[in-house]
Amino acid sequence: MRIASWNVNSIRARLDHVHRFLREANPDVLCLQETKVPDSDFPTDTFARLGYETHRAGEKSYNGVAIVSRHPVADVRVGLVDAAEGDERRLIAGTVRGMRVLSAYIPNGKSLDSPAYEQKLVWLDRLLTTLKADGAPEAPLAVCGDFNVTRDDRDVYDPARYRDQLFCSPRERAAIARLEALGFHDTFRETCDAAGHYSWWDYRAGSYQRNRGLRIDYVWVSTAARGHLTHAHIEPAPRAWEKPSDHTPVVADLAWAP
DNA sequence: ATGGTAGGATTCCTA
Repeated sequence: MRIASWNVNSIRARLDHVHRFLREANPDVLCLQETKVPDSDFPTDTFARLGYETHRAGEKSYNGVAIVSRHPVADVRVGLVDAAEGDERRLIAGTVRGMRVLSAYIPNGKSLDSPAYEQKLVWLDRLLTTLKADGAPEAPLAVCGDFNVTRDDRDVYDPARYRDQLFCSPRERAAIARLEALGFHDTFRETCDAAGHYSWWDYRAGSYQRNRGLRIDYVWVSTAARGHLTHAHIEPAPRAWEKPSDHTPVVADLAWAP
């Protein structure tokens, strides 16, 4: 089963790119983030024509997540298990062929001295609570999305510049370490130790052309699913297509026969 | 050197 994840920075602006990626990479499941569209305006029918069913949790202007799947999706849940009034649309979960798949868009955090930074850390711990409720780590789970955190300095084009900065701060990385301690495995790092592989490049200052990027998008799998992993990679091509998202897709393949 | 660009909604917010 091929599982992919992509922050598309508006599904309406990126619809042709997403369809092209589905045709060329042929994932079984694609998790989307930053769809930036209310559910009533999500282009569900265009995915159906390509043989995919879609489950979305969106809102006007900001945020928004979706799961696009070739196979039936059961037990769809929108939001965190301890959902609160006013929560943004940042999480959707569904079960595909016995695998619980989550599409997550972790808050950016804005800056270390912002209330949004504290909210980011709280949101990450609420995500852990949600994963435990879904049976982690014994249950087969795949947690996909834009985490807005680098796991370590291999994921940063200029670690000195980013030291203790947003995306790289010790408290953010400690939250990621708690995810690992819960029994989640970074599928990309299961197959590649090298520095310099990124999933996001800022639109500004020619960052992509100069390969000034960060690896902040992940497919994590629980211990129950880890042994089924056969391959993982970052697919760089879509970042070079015309009018791209600032993120590129990340992909994991599992020999998964429920 | 602390800028720059993109998307979406509306003269600004988020990333």
